Parts: sequence; C-alpha cells; structure tokens
Amino acid sequence: MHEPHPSWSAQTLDSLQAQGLRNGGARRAVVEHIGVQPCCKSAQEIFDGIREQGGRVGIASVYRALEQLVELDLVQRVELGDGIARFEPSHADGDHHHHLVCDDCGKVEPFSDPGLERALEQTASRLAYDMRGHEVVLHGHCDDCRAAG
Amino acid sequence: MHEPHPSWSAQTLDSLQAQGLRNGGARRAVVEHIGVQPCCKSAQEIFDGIREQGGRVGIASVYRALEQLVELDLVQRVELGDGIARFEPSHADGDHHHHLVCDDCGKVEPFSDPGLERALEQTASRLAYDMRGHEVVLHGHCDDCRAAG
DNA sequence: ATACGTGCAAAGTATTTGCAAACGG
DNA sequence: CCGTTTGCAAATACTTTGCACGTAT
Repeated sequence: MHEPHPSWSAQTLDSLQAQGLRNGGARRAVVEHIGVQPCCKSAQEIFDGIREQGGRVGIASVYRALEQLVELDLVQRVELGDGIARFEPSHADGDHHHHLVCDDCGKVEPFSDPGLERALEQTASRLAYDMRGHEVVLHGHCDDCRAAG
Repeated sequence: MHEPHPSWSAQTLDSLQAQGLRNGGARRAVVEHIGVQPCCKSAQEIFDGIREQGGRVGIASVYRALEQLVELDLVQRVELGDGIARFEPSHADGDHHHHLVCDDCGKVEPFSDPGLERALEQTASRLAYDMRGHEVVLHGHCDDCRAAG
C-alpha cells in the first residue's frame, strides 16, 4: 500500500481531455509529478520537483493546476496543521489513506485502516450527512523522536 | 453537547498562572473569548470578537496568545481545508468533537461520535503510534446547500 | 523593580491575480 | 485560427517578528 500510482496520471490526463481541457506543459507536469509521489506534497515541493527534472513551469501554474484538479475531485487537498496545503491523488475507492504527523520533527507518514474507514461511513450515516470526502490526521511523536526524546 | 465551556476559561487562566505566566489583558481576553464559542474560530474572528466587546487588543497578541496556548496543549489548532487556521479549547476527555465542512458554502458544524473516537484509538493502537491528538474533518454538502442545489 | 506582556508597524510566507505571449486542437 | 494555458511580476491574505512602552507580581 501507499506506493506511487502510475496509472492515476494517465487516467487523470484522459479525464481532463474528455472534459475538453487541454493538456499543456504545466498541468501535465503537475499531474505526472503527483502521480509518482508516495504521499502528499506542497505546491512548492511539486514546483521544485518539476524544475529539478528540467521542467520550466511557473509556480502560479502549479497553483492553478492544483486548484482546478481539486475542483474536479481528481486531487485531494490536505492540511496537516502547519499552515501549508498539500496535495495528493484522489482515490475514489479502496486506496484511500490518511496521515500521521510528528509534532516534534514534522514528519508525515501515510497509513490506511479499513476499520477506520468503516467507522467514518457509520458516522456520516448516523449524522445523515451527505459526506463527499473525509480527512483524518493523527498527531503524536514518531518512533525516531520518541527514541531520541 | 457542543455548548460553550464557561469553566474552561477559568481553568485555563489558573493553569497559566500556575506556570508562572501573567494574565495580562490580551491573553486573558483571548482565553475568555474562546471559552464562550460554540465551535472553532480563526484568529481574525477572535480579534474582531474581542474588539466588538470593547477590548483593545492587537492582532499580533492574539496570534501570540494562541501560539502559546497551543504549545501548552490548552488550545487545539484546527485546519479545515480553506487555508485559515482555527482554534478551540482542548478538551482532554469526553467532550472532544470534530467538524463537518460544507464544500459549497463553507459552513462549519461540530459533531461528536464516541464510536469514531474508539475507532481512532484502535487505529493508533494497531499502528503502535504514540498518538497525542487527532483531527477528523468530514467534507460534503450541508442540508441548506443540498436543498438549494 | 524587573521580567513578562502588549500594541503598532514592518517583515515574512503562502497563495492568487493581471496580463501579454505561447500553445493545443 | 481562437480560446485556453502559461510564466512572470505584482498583489493579496494570513501570520510572524522587532521594538519601545506598559503592567502584573
């Protein structure tokens, strides 16, 4: 689990094209970059990553592409408590995951738990809320910091 | 459930004093204001609220007080996905709650669910993660927007 | 008295917007 | 071709910091 999703990029680009959107350099680069990440990345990290590989995009285009992808539910925006928005592919079904954040060093790790997903569904159902998505962040101290601290 | 917590303010001010911190005007105003809110508020909302009641605090002091209270685990910082940090009292035990966010109008509503809390504990336990806190955000469409849309 | 707290203004980041040039279909 | 997309730079929004003055203990 939690590995890069090579096919997500292709599907997403197809989906964009099907909606009549053009796949120019910047948005394509963003989609292809995100699809290869193991976990959520900030706009700046995505921008830096693309540049390192020789892409010459502007950071404004990165933000614009992300905003649009979030709007279309192709990308999920994640806020982990440090004031920086991060982004990762939206996975409609089974491959959903959440995040552990170390309050000491800031390390972010993904995890998944089918039992937790079930509990979330039950909660939404009990509240009769029209849930379209959810986000869980567990804060604590990672193994490294716990050993050091 | 989810009502203001009149005693939290008093306990928090005591706790600060016990740590040798002084309770000057700004931090006291922030604590007293937060204790009376039904749900999380942004720094700007807290600032505006205090001013409306005649307090003459600076917004920098609001941010400083909040930062300090979060550091001491007396206040919880919450990020709901719109890039604005919100703050509410930390409730060590039973009175913990989470948030529903309407993706259409932005409305935020609190909810609580003991079953979900148990599931989160189980998840942390299964991961052997030293969890100190957690945050759940359910995104969807509130009743008003669902009726309108 | 003295160290902590505060307000204002200036500085820092993260993100958004205006616009003319480049580009995809 | 024509409307979309892009990059740059400027603007904005939220938050933090510097500093001199105020204040609780």
